Amino acid sequence: MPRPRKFDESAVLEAARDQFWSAGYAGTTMDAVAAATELGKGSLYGAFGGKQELFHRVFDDYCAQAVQGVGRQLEGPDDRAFERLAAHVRGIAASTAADTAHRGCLLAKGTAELAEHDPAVAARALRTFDEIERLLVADVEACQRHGDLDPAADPRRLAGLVLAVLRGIEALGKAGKDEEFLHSVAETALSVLPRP
Amino acid sequence: MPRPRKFDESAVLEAARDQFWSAGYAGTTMDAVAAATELGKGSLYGAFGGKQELFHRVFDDYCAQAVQGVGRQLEGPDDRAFERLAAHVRGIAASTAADTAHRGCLLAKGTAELAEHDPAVAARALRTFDEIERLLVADVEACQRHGDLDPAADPRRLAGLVLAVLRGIEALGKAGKDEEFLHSVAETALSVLPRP
DNA sequence: CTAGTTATGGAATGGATCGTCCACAACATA
DNA sequence: TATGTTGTGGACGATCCATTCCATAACTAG
Repeated sequence: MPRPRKFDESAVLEAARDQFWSAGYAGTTMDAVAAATELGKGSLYGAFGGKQELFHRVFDDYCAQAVQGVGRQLEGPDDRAFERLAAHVRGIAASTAADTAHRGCLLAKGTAELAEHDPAVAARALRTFDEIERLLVADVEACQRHGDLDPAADPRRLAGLVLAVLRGIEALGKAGKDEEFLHSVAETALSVLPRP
Repeated sequence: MPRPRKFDESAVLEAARDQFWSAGYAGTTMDAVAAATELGKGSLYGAFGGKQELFHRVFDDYCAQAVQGVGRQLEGPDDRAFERLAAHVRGIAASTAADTAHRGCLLAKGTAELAEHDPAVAARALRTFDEIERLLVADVEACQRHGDLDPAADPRRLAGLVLAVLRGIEALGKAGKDEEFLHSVAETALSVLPRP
């Protein structure tokens, strides 16, 4: 009965995400979002409810995709668990280095800007890191079962260290540290993990 | 001959810094800075030139102080170099955990918000990390000379790893990871560094 | 085909924001 | 003490922003 929407919701969310990603929350205007999405203000507000609500939606989707992406990279059989972990760490270094515009990661940027004052953002960021951590713990445990990492080590501690290194690579990449440095951090982190 | 200033410049910069720190660059209004510093707009603009210039000044001072602080913690005789390194890493974990308001670090926040579009901020952030890295390299070399770390390891690689872990602790702390986690990352990082 | 419902997009609104301006104040020198 | 130079602080203007409103368009169930 109702008139159907003319726009593709996920395309609109992607365009809005790019705006927030590039200019930050406070630096993004709804006019810019409307222009980028080619939607009128009425449609924008009618469909998404306002700037804050729209950001929460975008941020939530981004976090979900990030976790899903890590999951896809880390899940698999025990005998290739270390291979997957190494590929993931190297991949983060490579993609961070490839981001020559230093756009960084929306999760990091949004958390830095808003976690202090927006409990919803803070909670989503924390949950995201917890989920990634859990995936890392599972992979480390698989490495231990297969004999690629010291079974005496606490898998949660090793996973925590890896998570911190990953976030550190992200932060330093955004500041402009070069590819060689980022790859060196990745390799060093992998090489210091305790072997059996 | 001229009328002298009534305000204390460093106190004004500190108040301005707190505003930027809490609300970010785009989220901070010059009215708020004027109120926080108890200066009129005329004095504010007359003395510091504008929002962007003021931020650059604040950011620059913050970076200089950060490097100076790390330098004070890490410089000293070789026989206590590892002790100082451990104290520094643990101290970052402790102060991050103690920041229950999740205000984080202005260097990280400013870089996340502005590095992409403000070359001055990007350059200052990069220089700051480079300087901290150099201090870490010097300390690691001292550890190696004194026999606390494997002399066969590349000190720049170990220092890079430590720097990434430090920035990772910062990023994860801002997202709300708890004290136990942050301390566990710090301890694990220290324990995996290669001994002679 | 028609009526009812929602989408659309741009104008309107009320408030905030950056930076300027200016009349006045305060100090140091001569 | 008189004078010149700079600091002070608040009002002001032009612009910008988030959000609302509304006349019109588009679609579908009956």
